Amino acid sequence: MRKYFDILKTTRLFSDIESGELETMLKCLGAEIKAVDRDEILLLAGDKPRHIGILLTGRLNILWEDYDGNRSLMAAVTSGGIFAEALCCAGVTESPVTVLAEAYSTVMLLGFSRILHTCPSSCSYHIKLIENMLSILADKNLRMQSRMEIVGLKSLRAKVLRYLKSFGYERGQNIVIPFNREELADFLCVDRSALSHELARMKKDGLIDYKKNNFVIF
Amino acid sequence: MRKYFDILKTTRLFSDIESGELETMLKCLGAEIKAVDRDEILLLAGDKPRHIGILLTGRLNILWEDYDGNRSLMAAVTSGGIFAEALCCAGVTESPVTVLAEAYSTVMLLGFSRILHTCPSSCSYHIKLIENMLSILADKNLRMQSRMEIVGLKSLRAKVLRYLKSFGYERGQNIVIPFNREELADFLCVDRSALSHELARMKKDGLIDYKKNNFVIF
DNA sequence: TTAAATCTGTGGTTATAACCACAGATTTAT
DNA sequence: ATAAATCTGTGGTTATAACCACAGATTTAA
Repeated sequence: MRKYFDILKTTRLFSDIESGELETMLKCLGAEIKAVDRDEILLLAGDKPRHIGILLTGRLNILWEDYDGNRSLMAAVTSGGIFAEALCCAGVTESPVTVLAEAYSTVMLLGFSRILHTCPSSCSYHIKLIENMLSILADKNLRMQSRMEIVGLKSLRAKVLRYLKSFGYERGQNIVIPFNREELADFLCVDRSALSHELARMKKDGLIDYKKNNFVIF
Repeated sequence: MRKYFDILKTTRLFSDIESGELETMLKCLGAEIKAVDRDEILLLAGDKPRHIGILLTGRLNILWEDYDGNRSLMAAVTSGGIFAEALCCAGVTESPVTVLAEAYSTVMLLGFSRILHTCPSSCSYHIKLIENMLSILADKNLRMQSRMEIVGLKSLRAKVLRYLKSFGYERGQNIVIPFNREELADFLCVDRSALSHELARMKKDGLIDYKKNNFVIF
């Protein structure tokens, strides 16, 4: 268990919790490590989510279960990532998503009720844990809100502009975006080549300049 | 204060908390009532959110502050609604939104730290309060996720279809949607008349039938 | 009950984004 | 260093959604 401490310390759920405390805490929480092979299912759509998971090594995919049975990729989880937390906190009884291992992975599973209800020995960091959980959910909320604000715009140009402005920089300042073209297109929910077309047009119109991931608004 | 109990009991933040407990609880939380006139500001974009608010009477607008200074309506809060909770829980120091009274309103303000940190007298329902808060945030998360899943689709037809299927009914079953055309268009982030056009086409193509808010998928 | 206001559907036009195919650029692997 | 793989831009076509204007339907108010 202790060999995963480095990863766990980078997890937002355990932020501001000292490594010394971590060990006792994990015992309190009844944390268990689970290893899964590629293509193994960690949570099946329709089942009740019973654990909040933290990915230690490997890679997971969150798949959206279509009402016709088709699955589509919703998100990917990488090392240090947390999953099923919203489902647990919302008390969902039938998961709308399937969590599938894309590669051999190790995860840490935490019972939700143990996180929420102070443990008998009432470790002092328990309140911090709950605070972190609130912070994770609230943060995701704000991020999605902001993305919806962008994706909801009617034109591709408006989406790009708003996205760039969301960095809050001054005009003329260099913006380094964390996406390549394909990823940006996915984020904006538009076609990749349509995005490239529009970017070229915006450059021609003197609205922006860019090269690779570096953008400038005029 | 007590005259607002009926509204407070309908609030998700206080669900499963008995009215008897409510009074002591509100005292613990240092709840204060505030009345504002139309067009008064409850939270200004750029300011640090200090309280979680519950709207008792009246109506509030959440306005998105554009990076160019323009404000656009993001959401409306109606009686019993909660606001600024995600901002507080995420520890945001500069609110990206302004909360404005659309009419004379009364709100209850709760200090965030008091919600999170168990009060000295550690009232037994405190844990329930935190649980409710987690549930509110997690629920909003899932709802937004699901909406993003719909809005992100490339064609209007796909959006409508997915939206209708999200009700999870069998084909042929009657679906009563909670929106009129304009609201549905807003939800799907499309033009109202374009939506009407597409609905007509889908009916012609034998995919769906509808009349007012009643829809059927074939 | 009539008038006013709101909602919904529809025709028509135009702008725009999706889609396809491909080539040059860039990165990664060997 | 070369080949392979991936990423990005671009031309061209087509489907589609935005947009405008308006009329009939429906709801609300007086």
